[in-house]
Formats: sequence, C-alpha cells, structure tokens
Amino acid sequence: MIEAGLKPSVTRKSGVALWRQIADQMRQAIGSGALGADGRLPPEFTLSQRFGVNRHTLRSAIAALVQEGVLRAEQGRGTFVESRKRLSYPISARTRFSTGLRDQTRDRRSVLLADAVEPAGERVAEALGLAAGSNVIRLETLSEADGRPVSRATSWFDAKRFAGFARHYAKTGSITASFQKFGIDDYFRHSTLVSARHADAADLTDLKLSPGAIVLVAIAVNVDPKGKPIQFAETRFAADRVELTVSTEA
Amino acid sequence: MIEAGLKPSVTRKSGVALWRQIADQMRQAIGSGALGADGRLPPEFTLSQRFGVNRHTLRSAIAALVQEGVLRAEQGRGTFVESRKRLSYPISARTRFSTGLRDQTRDRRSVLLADAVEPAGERVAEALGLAAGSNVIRLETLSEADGRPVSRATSWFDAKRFAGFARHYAKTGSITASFQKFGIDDYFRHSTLVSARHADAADLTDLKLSPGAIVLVAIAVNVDPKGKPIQFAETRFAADRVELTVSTEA
DNA sequence: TATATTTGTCTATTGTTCTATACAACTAAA
DNA sequence: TTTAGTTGTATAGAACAATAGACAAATATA
Repeated sequence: MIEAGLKPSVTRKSGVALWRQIADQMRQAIGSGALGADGRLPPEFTLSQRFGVNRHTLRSAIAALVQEGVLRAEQGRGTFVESRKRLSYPISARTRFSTGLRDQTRDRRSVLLADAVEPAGERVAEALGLAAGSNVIRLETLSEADGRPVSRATSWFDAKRFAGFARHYAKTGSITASFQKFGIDDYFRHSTLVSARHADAADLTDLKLSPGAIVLVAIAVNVDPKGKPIQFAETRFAADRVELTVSTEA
Repeated sequence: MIEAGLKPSVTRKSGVALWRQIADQMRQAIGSGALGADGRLPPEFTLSQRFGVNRHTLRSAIAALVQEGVLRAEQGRGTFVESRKRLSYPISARTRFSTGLRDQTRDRRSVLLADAVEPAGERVAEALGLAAGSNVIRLETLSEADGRPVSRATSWFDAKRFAGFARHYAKTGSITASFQKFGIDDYFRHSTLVSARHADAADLTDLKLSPGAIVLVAIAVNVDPKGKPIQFAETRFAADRVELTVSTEA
C-alpha cells in the first residue's frame, strides 16, 4: 500500500506459520517506512502485543529478518533496521542489465554458472523462430549488485548462429559485449512477460533468499535490428531487492 | 521454468506448510498447462512421490485447490481440472482493464468499494503534478473476471478537475467511460512500476486469497493526450491468476 | 552504583502439521 | 464377476509451531 500505516493482522491455521506472516508484514512495513523509520524497532514485547502473539513467536519473525539482513538485533540495546533500498530495473525497448542499474549501484557483476548445447524445447524454438529440436545454447547466469545477488537468468540462443557464445560471455560477463563479437552492435527488447511466484529451491540458494521468498519472473525476447529473435530468456529477480519499471512513452 | 514439465520442490521448516507450497505450485502448473493439460491429474500417489511428500500431505494441497474451485475430485475416478486459465494482462501505452482482457474472459466486472476526497500525500501529489496537500479523489475498486477477483486497485484523481468522478464510475464501472464524462476521449499509460510482495490482510479478503499468497503490484500513471497526469493508481493482481505482458515495440 | 529496559536462553505444555500404515468405497475395464 | 486403479477415512506417532513463565546478559540512564 502507499498510504499504509501498519495494520497488523495474522491468520491462524492457514498453512502459513504466524512468524512467517509477521516477518512478511514487517519486511513490508520497514520497506515503506511505516516501521522503524527512525532506524530502530519498538521492543519485542510491544510488537508482540501489536500482532497479538507471544513474544517468542515475534522473536522467530525477527530472527528470520535478521537472517535476511533486514534487521540487526543487539542485546540490551534494541533491534535496528539494516535494510537497503530496492533497485529499480527498467524494462523498455533498450533494456540491458548493466546500463539500467548504472546510477543505482557502485558494483555490478554477472557470472556464468553453467552452459550447455541442447535441442530446443517447444517454447524456446517458437520464441527464437527455430525448427523444433534445433540446437540451442543455454546459459545459466547470476547477476549481482554491490555484492548481493539480484537476478538469476536462463537464456537461450541459436547454437548455429552464436557458436561459442558462452566463452565470450564467461570472459566479458556481458550479453551486449558478447553479441558484438557476432557483429550485433544493437538489439531490442521485443516483449516481456512478468509474473511472480515463490522462489524454488534452486533460486533460494543462488539468490541467497530465505524460504517463502518471492521472485519476479520476466520472460523476454530480444531481437536484432532486423527484428529477428536472438535471445530468449527467463530471469528471476529477488522481489525484495528489485522492482521493474516499465516506461511506455509514445 | 519454461521447459518445465513441472519441477516440483518444497522447502521444509520455512514457515509455510508443505501442503500450501504444493497447492501454490500445482495451481501455477495447472495455469501454465504443465499439469493436467488433458483435464485430468495424475493419481495422488504419483504426485506425492513427485513432490517427495506423504500422500496425505498432497491430499491437503488438493483439498485446498478443490475448495478454491481449481480442481474437482471424484472417488474412484480421479481428480480433474475445473478452471485452468491464467489471465494475461497487457501493459502498453494504451493499457485499459476491460479491453485488454476482452478475448480471454466472458464476464468482466469492476466494482467501486469505497471513495473519498482527501489531501494528497507526497507521492500522489508528485505523480499527479499537484501541490502537496491539494484535494484528491481516492477510489478503491475491485475487478473481477468470470466471477473471480482479479485485481484490487487504489486510484487517485485531481479533485478539482474530476469532481464527481466516483459517481460516474459507480454507475459505469469503467475508468474510460468516466473520463469521457470529463471530455477526455483518449489517454495513455505513461509509466508502470512493477513489484511483487505477499498479500496483506486487506488484499487477502478482497481478492479471496489464502495467506502467503503473492500479489503483483503495478504502480501506474495515466496521462491525457497533452501529457498531463490524470490518474495515479496502485493495482494489486493475484499473482496466481494473472501475469503481465509488456510489449516494447519500437 | 543501582535500576529499568531490552534482547537472549531455558524448560514445559499444547495444538498443528507431516508421516506411516491399513483399509473402505467407488469406478472402469478385463 | 473379478481385478486393478483410484479417492476417501481412520488411527497413531514424530516433528514443528505457538504459548507461557522465569531468569540471564547486556545496555543505558538516573
């Protein structure tokens, strides 16, 4: 919410533990400044009464947020806000990872986790405009900003046209730079499908998230200046660290 | 995932009950056609092994989805898919609620839950280009498709320019139609900020979600043909029923 | 230094979730 | 009619979540 002042409420017997519901609400309230605006949280007992639960239950919620790096607890002093601001990731015709975040972070880095050549699945083949079963290159990559994982992507490329793409990417850590090796000086974001879901086990480890965390999923097609698809990608963003900006200027 | 023939994975000790995690994943998989594409689910025992849990745990997940109306179980026969579709909500310069979903649903409806005139908060004032503290109209609306809640929006309008907007909206259930009453025959989506979070208590009830559910949050500014902001809105979409499509054609 | 405030740890009890096993009830097909 | 396959029900124990009360340890302040 925008105006939101903390309106704490939890649901019992819902399949979601109270401490997790509370942790989720607190993370949100902290992000919007409704809680701990002065950098310090109210005492545990006060908060536990506000949420209508036992102090221990509230402590579990705090423990989870400490684990995430959102809070820091100091015995005898209190509990303090550690959190950092959410990054804003722009989606437009000229979407690129590094340039979009240029003004928001000091240090950006992309790492190649794995790569493979494999026959294209139905959906990949269709998106890239290839015959079903054609060979494609699959890249598993992780992007970090200021030392924190931001996104985890799986990309596919035509194996014939872009043979050796993984090698270039491993060296440069940049999709844009790798495309240039193949004579593509410019490319465009054709379409993006945005959804959200709970992070799966693999994303939890790669993005260093805690269970129950949310990922924003962007499924995108990039095309060369002639309009031919050159990259199909599914990117998972840690929803508590990133938001997507869509500019639709005419 | 994309190729996904369902990559089931559950996290233990996460504060989210296994049956709820499984229900969430199954709802998603059903929506994307990765599960029950033929209208029928694999037997409970098979599914329970796929998720690595006891059959009873899986049955709890199915029970939740039956309760939601996603599945229907028949003793001796099997479990069947009742409603499959996930709506795709387009975001572009000409984003409108009803037209975007025209081909995907039979029945669309928007309801005015509440309205008020109030001084603009900092963020609202800035977005609408008004002086801080100017009066604005706030609309709380709920949109449904085929009888199921799809999105829950909070919108703000300049109270001076759009006096009586709520009355028009209550009658027509359409933002577009209401704008026409004020001589605005066309308008454009200027920018959209997309994020995701756990649904808060209010959204849970309005969108009929279960605790721990995810909402896609779109914060948008609409402008008139002259480029002047006329509407600032925060819309929460049920992430298991909706995905957003961003087309960025040049 | 004393006192109040705050976070950290411990033990115990109760309710919910998950597992395990067995069997009943219903359906479809041999 | 028999058999195999499926969903539905029952019971019991193990693991986890939540409550409760008491006290220790650290910090800030009078």
